[in-house]
Order: sequence, then C-alpha cells, then structure tokens
Amino acid sequence: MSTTIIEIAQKAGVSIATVSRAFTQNSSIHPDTRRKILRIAEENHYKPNPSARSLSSKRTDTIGVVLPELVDEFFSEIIRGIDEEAYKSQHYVLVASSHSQRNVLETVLEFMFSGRVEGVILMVPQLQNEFIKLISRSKRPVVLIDAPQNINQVVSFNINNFQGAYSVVEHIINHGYKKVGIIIGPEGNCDSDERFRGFSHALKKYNLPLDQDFIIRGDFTYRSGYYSFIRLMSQNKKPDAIFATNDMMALGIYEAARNSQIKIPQDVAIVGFDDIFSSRLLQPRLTTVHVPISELGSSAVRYLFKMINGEVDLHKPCRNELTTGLVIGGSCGCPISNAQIIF
Amino acid sequence: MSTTIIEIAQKAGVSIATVSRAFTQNSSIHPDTRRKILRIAEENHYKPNPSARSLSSKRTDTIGVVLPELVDEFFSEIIRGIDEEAYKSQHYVLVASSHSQRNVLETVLEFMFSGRVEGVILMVPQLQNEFIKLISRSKRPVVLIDAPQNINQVVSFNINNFQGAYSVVEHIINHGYKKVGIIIGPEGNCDSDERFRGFSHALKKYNLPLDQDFIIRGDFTYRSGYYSFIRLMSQNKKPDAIFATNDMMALGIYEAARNSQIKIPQDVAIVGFDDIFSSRLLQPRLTTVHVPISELGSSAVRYLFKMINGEVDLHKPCRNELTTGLVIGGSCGCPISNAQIIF
DNA sequence: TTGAAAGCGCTAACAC
DNA sequence: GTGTTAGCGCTTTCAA
Repeated sequence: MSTTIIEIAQKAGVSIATVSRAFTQNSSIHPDTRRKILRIAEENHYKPNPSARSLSSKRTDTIGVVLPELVDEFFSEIIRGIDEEAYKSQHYVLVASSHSQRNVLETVLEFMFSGRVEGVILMVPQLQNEFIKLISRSKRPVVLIDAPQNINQVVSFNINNFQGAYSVVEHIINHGYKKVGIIIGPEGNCDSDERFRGFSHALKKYNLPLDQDFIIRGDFTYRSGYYSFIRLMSQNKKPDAIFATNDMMALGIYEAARNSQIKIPQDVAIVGFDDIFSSRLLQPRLTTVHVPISELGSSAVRYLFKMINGEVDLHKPCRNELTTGLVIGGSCGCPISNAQIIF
Repeated sequence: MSTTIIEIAQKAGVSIATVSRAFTQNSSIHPDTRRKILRIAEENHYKPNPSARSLSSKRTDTIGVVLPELVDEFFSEIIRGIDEEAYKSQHYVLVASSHSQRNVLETVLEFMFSGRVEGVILMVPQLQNEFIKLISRSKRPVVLIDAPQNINQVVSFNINNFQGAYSVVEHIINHGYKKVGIIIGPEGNCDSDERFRGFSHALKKYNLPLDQDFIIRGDFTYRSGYYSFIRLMSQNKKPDAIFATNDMMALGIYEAARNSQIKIPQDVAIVGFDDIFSSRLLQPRLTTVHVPISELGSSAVRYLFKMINGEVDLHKPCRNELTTGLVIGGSCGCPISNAQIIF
C-alpha cells in the first residue's frame, strides 16, 4: 500500500518507536534523529496513518460540528470561525448539518459515542430535554452555540439577545416613539424569547405600556415580516415604531411598506436584529443589532479545546454571552445620510 | 473504555467475527443472528470504533471538502448539497476552508495522502498547475468544483458560465441596447473569463462592436461595482446597458446609480450573474443568471462516490457543466411590476 | 453460516 | 535517547 512507519524506520536505520517519536510533540528524541527521520519521511511522502494513530492513542485530532438546517446567514461565518480556530490547534472539522430527514439526536450520538471526534460543537434551534441529559452525561465535551436561557446544565456560547434587544429598543424610545410594536419569532425559539424580554424590559424601564395589539408573532422569515407588518399597520391603532426581532423580517417589512406607500421612518420607524448583509442595502439603511457571528464559533472552539485538554471541568456548566453592537441607520429616524457607506 | 466488539460477542454468544459481520452490509450472516447482535449492541450503546474499522478495512466513510475562503454566498449552499448527498451514502464530511494563512496545497495533500478521507471535493479559485499534476496522479479520487475551462485532465463540475452570460447578454441585446458595457472580474478568475467569453460571443452574434471603453475590470466586490460604474458613466461615450459579471458588483452599481441620480433601467440597463439573495431586494429587481449552487455540490459528491466505488475511471477526465437559468427583473427594461415577488 | 487467527499501522509502557 | 513489544478494536481470509 502506501508508505508505513516500518519502511521509514528501515530507511532511517532506527526502530519504529523512534519514527513514531519523531512525529509526536512531547517525546524524548534527539533533534538530529528527528530531523533525519522527518527528512526521510518527506522524501517518501510518508504521513502517519490517522486511523492507526487514533486507534492506539485514542486521539482523533478532529472535532465535530452539528449545525441546524436553516440559519443560512450564520452558517458560513460560524464555520469560518470554527475552522480557523481548529486549524490553529491542528484539528480537523467534521460537519453535519441536521437535515429534516436526519435525526439530529442520532447524529450527535454517533459523533459522541463512536470515537470519531474529540468534542462536539452543537447548534440546534429547539433544544429538547433529551439532549440536555445526553450532553450532561457525555464523556466527550460538548459546547452549545445559542442555547436557551433556562438551560444551565451545559456549556454554551450565546449572543446576548436581551442586551441587544434592550439597547435597540431603548434607542427608538429615545427618539420619542411611544407606541412601539414588535414582530417576534417562532414559538419556542430562544433567540426570539430573549429579544422579546429585552423589548419588554426597555418599555417598562421607560414607563411605556406593553400593548398586546402591537405584539405579532412572525417566524423569522421574509414572508412573515411582510404580512405581520401589514397586519400591524391595518389596525386602527397603529404603532409608530416596530422592532423586527430579526433582519430578515425587516426586509419583508420594507417591501410591505413600499407596496402600501408607508414611509420609513416618517410614518413608522423600523429596527431589526442580526445585521445581515442584505439589511445594509435597504433605503434608508436599517438600524439594527450587530452580532459577532464568527466569534461565536471561534470562542466555542477555544473553550472546547480547554475541555479536551482537561483545563476546565467537562461538566461544569458555563454560559457565555457575547456582546452585541448597535448599528445606526436611518430607519429609526436618526438623521443620517441616505447614501450608504461603501463597504 | 467504551464497549467493544468482544463484549458484544460474549453477550451474544458468538465470535467477534460474527459481530463484525452483523455490522457490514454484504456479509453472509443469518438474519436472526444479525438481529440479535444488533439488538444487544443497541442495548449496550455499542458502535464499532471507526479508527479500528478503517485501519483494517481501509475505508474511512469520510470525504474531504476543501473550500476557498471567499465565496460566502455559495458556501452554505454548496456544503448543504454535499452533506445531504454524503449523508445518503452514509458518509461523513470533513471540511477545510483554505484560509490565506493556510497552504491550500498542503491541506489537500494531507487529505489525500493521509488516508483520512476516501475522496476530495476541491474548490479553489485559482488552480495552479501544481495542483493539476497532483490530482491527476492521486490514488484517491478528486472532484473539482468550478475548474477553469482549459483544464481538461481532471473531473470537474462547473456552472455553465458561458451559456449563462450569453443568454443574459442576448436578452439585453433583444431589448435594443447597442452599447453594452461589461464589468469583468479579477484577473485569472475562470468564472469571469467564461462570462466574458459569453458576453463577447453574444455581441458578435448580433453584430455589435466590442468597445474597449466599455470593458472595465472589477474584482467581484461591491466596492468595485460601485467605482467601475462611476468610471463607465463618467466617460463621454456611455453604455446604455451594463453586464455586471456578478451580482455583488451589481449591488454596488445600484448604489452608485442612486448617488448620481442615474435611473435604472431608463438611463442604463443593468444585468448581473449569480442570483444571490440580496439581488432580489433591489429596486427594480435585478435581471440576472440563476446558478444551481447546491446541485453543484451534490452532483460532485455523486460522481465522487462513483469514482470511489470504481464505477468510473479515477483518471478519466470529465467536465460537467450545469445549466443556468435566466431571472427576469426590471433592471433590463422588461415591463415587470416594481413590486417584488414575495418569496 | 460461523469461528479462529492473522494482521491493519501506530503508540506507549517498559527496559536498557 | 532508543529499542522491544504488547496491544488499540476491528476486518477478512481460511477452514470447518
């Protein structure tokens, strides 16, 4: 077959153990011997066989990533963050996006119990109890991305949805709007829930009422933004500002507004959440909450490695919130130029 | 450690060979025996150890995917296509995006020669000869996504850039525009080259001159679209239609046009290429070329499996072009409503 | 259809 | 610092 350790050992005139040592970091071997072996290995295109290596060492140099089906906008950014960090630590990344056809739980189980990976980064929108139990018992480290607030038996990295929502809503309140509506996300979605909490908290802080007529449930899609806006604005009692709990719905709102000749922000102010690329193209530019996506991935990996290396306790719960930022556009009523920033 | 084949063999009262057979597809084993073994395995949370398995069988059930750093818009779609198809064939997907800091060649080599994967899907924007040689000698199958037209020693799946460009340019020519400009992509980029070929061919076909003043080099970025448009339109001799060789540049064009009070399509018609999400938000909607992204990934994987299974020759070059589609918006002058389609 | 046994290529004690 | 050797957990002949 291909070159093995034996061949290299023979050519270098050493034992296979020594060849092995040449390829492992912390092993006592004479620098000259190592150099020689590595040279010969190079010449013979020799690479240690990963299967053999991990069979005897129990290490796989691989981490698993389970991603949900939907979050398109995040996907590439998250993976980028993960891959970059994994690469720094010389690890490979095994991905699995959890199709509808696929049983997510099964995939995770497979990942965790088959010994294919040393740890798992898990991102599932609706986290069931089943998972939590599994994770908290797992012998392999698992780090969640975007875990519900109320889950506290796990390690997770999250966007600070509450703070982000609070600050963007506070921003519009400071503009003087008093009838602030909200289009929330799908039921049971933790991001949506937290963003709603931030919204409510801001209203309360500024003594504004939480009007049920101004709360509409969307599902984070463009389409639902479109129709939710129409519903909100066709009531007798109309909001003067709307917080779309994600940018995608804000895009839908813009179209609906255009179609019904409603001016943003003159007739109604709009703010979003996520700072997706497309939202920068809107006229006026959308005021929204910036989310540090790739950081979410890289932080998760960094922590995962700490767990793998035993620097932190595998089962010590740990919730981490990444700070969001406010992106000011013209949609909230701020007097900025309509011209876009060239990015 | 965790459960091994021996334990299961004992509990089932059979030899380890039989347990092994229960887990492999084409092996002669009594259905009852298999059922029993699988049940016991399930009860004991037993999964065959992948390293051990591939050490003795030479199979890894894993394919490698090397992606370039940039193509964000494609990234998630491509991976989705790949993952879905790989999942159907019970394979895992090992990804590596080739950061600038990383030596792509090295990664590919690692993938191909370390025995970690059974085949590789490779997507690199600028393909050097070094690669081609490597691939055509490789013992492991390699499928390229988006390979230059002139490379014919490899297996590749590509967008039919020529046809796509031809048809969208033909479309504007049919509108009666005679002074058609083009903003091309970065030097040496094969997509850009082919799109330019399609453009030229259409002009020639309809006896329109290929005016050097109407050819500007961009680099596929928003920014370059912006500035290239300004350059084109500040000449004395202005084009009456512009083919932006990707949508991202068309987005930049729209902003530049807005800033300089140039009306699309009244003053100048614009068409793009790629059909990215953001382009659907433009007013008027951009006429562009739709690209079957996820199909690119899944077709590549399907073919890779054929190679892995020995159904096709590893080194028989094979170029595949996926058909593009025309997406008609208002930017070319077509009389469609400004209202967007709700998608 | 099943079992026995020889590896797959490497790592990690343990000796020297 | 280096060699010897016993596995790691599985697949796959070969026999029965």
